[in-house]
Amino acid sequence: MHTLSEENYLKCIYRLWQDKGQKITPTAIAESLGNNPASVVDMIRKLTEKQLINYDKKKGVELTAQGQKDATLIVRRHRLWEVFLLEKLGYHWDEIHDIAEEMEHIKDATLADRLDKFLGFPEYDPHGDPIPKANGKMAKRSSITLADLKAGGHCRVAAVKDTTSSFLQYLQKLDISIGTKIQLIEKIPFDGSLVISIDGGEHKTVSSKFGESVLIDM
Amino acid sequence: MHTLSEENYLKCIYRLWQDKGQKITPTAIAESLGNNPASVVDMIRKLTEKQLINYDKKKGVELTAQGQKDATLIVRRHRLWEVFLLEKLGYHWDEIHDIAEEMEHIKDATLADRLDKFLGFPEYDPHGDPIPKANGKMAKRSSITLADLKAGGHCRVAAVKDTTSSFLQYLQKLDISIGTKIQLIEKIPFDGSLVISIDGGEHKTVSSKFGESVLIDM
DNA sequence: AAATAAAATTAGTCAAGACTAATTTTATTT
DNA sequence: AAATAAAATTAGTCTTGACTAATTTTATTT
Ligand SMILES: [Mn+2]
Ligand SMILES: [Mn+2]
Ligand SMILES: [Mn+2]
Ligand SMILES: [Mn+2]
Repeated sequence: MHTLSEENYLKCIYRLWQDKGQKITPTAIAESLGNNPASVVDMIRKLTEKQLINYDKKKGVELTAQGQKDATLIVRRHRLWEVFLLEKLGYHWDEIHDIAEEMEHIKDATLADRLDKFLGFPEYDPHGDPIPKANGKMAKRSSITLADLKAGGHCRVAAVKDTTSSFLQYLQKLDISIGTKIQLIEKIPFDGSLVISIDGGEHKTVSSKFGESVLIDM
Repeated sequence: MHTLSEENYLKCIYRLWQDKGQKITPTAIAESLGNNPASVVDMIRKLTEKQLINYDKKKGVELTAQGQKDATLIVRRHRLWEVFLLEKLGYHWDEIHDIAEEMEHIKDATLADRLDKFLGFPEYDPHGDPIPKANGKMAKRSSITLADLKAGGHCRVAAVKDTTSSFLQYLQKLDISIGTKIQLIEKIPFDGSLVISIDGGEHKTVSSKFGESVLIDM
């Protein structure tokens, strides 16, 4: 099996691969994990040895079939524990990510499946991300963000791209959660700021960075 | 905070201290953890640095007030997770120990207390061991074993001293669980084997090692 | 095409936590 | 009291996963 670090790298690579269809470079991984690129190069070597990834200067890092499978199961565990922490233990959605970051590494053959059953086979985690099934299959997450919407357009918040508590607390303050309806009133050309109406309420302005962190359905 | 290894050592020392009132030596710790005595000496140094234990050649290893407190909270987490795994996820009592061994290290200020509440503030874990309260207080565990009983005596299984699955599965096969009533029919002088009657059933013979692993109330 | 900047890699270091082998200290026998 | 055995400790090594500093490779400007 994999070490805690290997699992965190795997999951990170998986996320970068899902997010953007872009080339995954050592620097991108380093940035995402807050590690030094030199350390990443070491781990790339190790994961390549283990046949979980392939690395090619041109193509960047790619997950092998096995790597994808393993990464998916880590994500499954992470999201299931998040549901547990929120629904059963009463945590708020801005507190659960870091705890799940530890719990996802608990190793037992049947744990995830039992937890899944106990939770009633949830489809989505509290941040709107789809939970992979035991067989690895999962619903596809929306890839359009609030920032992609045209002025005047209506949408529904599908998920959040950022799980830091600073972002989630800001959302809470704005009364936005998964499912909230938002209309994009206007895009400010100068800096991409967005004027929005939350659930038909008064106009409010948010940054482009904010808009890019909110995934939507139309 | 403490590392995973430090926590495992702390808990081990705590258990040795509870079990026997005896002197806790490096060799005893090494044996209990399956580590080399040399490694134990290293860790004794580190835990002493951190003021969690005191070590004196004469007195052996002793927990400081802080060490006791910290150890108790690890035990609390371990036992609460065991209850969760058995009651909520449907594991059997011989499967939960090793998983809880990992879960006890999840770090979050309010996790144990929320879990405790979610489980309905259980008093005992599935092996009959008392669960420390948030303030560190806990019921005292029985210290008499089946092997201490006099021939003819009656008792009730209070807890098990050994949590290996080989022992627990043996108990299950014998139809013994927490609360089961046992009568000690006879002690074989030759090797200390015990002839017992489980819940008034037919006579069965078990080893002295077995008897020493079953904690009883009278 | 050169110059410059950025990214990737190598080489060497460090801490944690384990180990083995050798040595010293303490306890037990004779 | 000496001899022997057991326990504790020291010294040195290894692996993992991080780091910094130096170097090489690749990309971007001028
Ligand atoms: Mn993690
Ligand atoms: Mn999530
Ligand atoms: Mn443990
Ligand atoms: Mn237990």
